[in-house]
Amino acid sequence: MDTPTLLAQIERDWRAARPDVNPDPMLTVIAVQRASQALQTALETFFARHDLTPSAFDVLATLRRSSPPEGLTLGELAQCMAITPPAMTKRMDGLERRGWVVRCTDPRDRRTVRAALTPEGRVAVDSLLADHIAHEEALLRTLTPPERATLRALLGRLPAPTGPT
Amino acid sequence: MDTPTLLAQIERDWRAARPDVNPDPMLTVIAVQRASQALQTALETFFARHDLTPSAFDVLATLRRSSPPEGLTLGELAQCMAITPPAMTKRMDGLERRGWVVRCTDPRDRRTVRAALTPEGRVAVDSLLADHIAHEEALLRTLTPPERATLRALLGRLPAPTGPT
DNA sequence: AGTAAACAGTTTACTGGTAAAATAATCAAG
DNA sequence: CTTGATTATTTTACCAGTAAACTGTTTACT
Repeated sequence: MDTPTLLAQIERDWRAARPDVNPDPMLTVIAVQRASQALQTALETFFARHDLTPSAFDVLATLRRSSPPEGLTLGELAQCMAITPPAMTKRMDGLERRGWVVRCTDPRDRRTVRAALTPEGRVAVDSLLADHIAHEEALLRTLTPPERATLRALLGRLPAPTGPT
Repeated sequence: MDTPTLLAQIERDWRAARPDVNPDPMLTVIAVQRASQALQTALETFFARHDLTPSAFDVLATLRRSSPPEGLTLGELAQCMAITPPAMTKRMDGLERRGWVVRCTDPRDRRTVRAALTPEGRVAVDSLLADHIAHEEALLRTLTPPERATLRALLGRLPAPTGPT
């Protein structure tokens, strides 16, 4: 069901059942969550065609764009994509098995583990990147560039994810 | 980390690493996802104080506001909150164990199961509703009412979740 | 009527996340 | 040095979701 239609129905239902409450904040929260879920599903479908998940691509893309040639520590990666360290360990396990990423121990601090793209991993990101962006572009095609900027600005003023740190 | 700051950094990183790609769609998608995640986390924290989860409250609230006194079928509920039928079965199991909801078999079609709030369930929603709305209101306090309307309108033009139906 | 197809809900097996405890390495204070 | 606190990652146990298979019920076609 269409999100505006759903929101209108929820609003009507609340006004009938509890006219004393103001459903406005609920509607806004639901709108954000539904948009996010729809985007997530679309990304899953897209990446599944390339035998990947959005999470896995997220790791590869983060490593691809982050400048330091020595790689990022697992903690930095986890914080950057707002997941807990154990989840990062699992993501790395999968990516390492597929040969796209390697764990390197830092000789200066042997507690930390650095992740780096392998050449194959780099090729994998680079060959998907243009298609991925085109796909996201298609998902957003109903919004003009200034509308997207407005959307980002409004969303940016909502609370940010609180890192598990 | 602040979402606008994060987006700015991601944009800078991509422009340095792959100046040929336009990171704009990625930034917009990330903004939606981060806002949704932050809201979800805040709701989890809020409901945990009342020994509930957002999912459980979602079921209770949906039943509370939906007019038909005979209740909704599990399929309708699942579709309404965009989860699969097995997930709905599990949610119901927990809520039924806690006495907030009952399953009723429809005598006209014995395949369907209708869910209905118990009096205790109704009290639970009603006593939490005002606090919940106030909490969401606080989460959105940085946006004025017209800004919220703009946000909802823009999000409403993005793809809607594709039901598993 | 009788049988095949479709439907609603549940069971099972699996996935990807979290929280808490365990492991291993570094740092700071005597 | 050596001890105790802190940090980074992993291991373990668990939870909530999905997809696919299963059960029982209804519907539609001869």
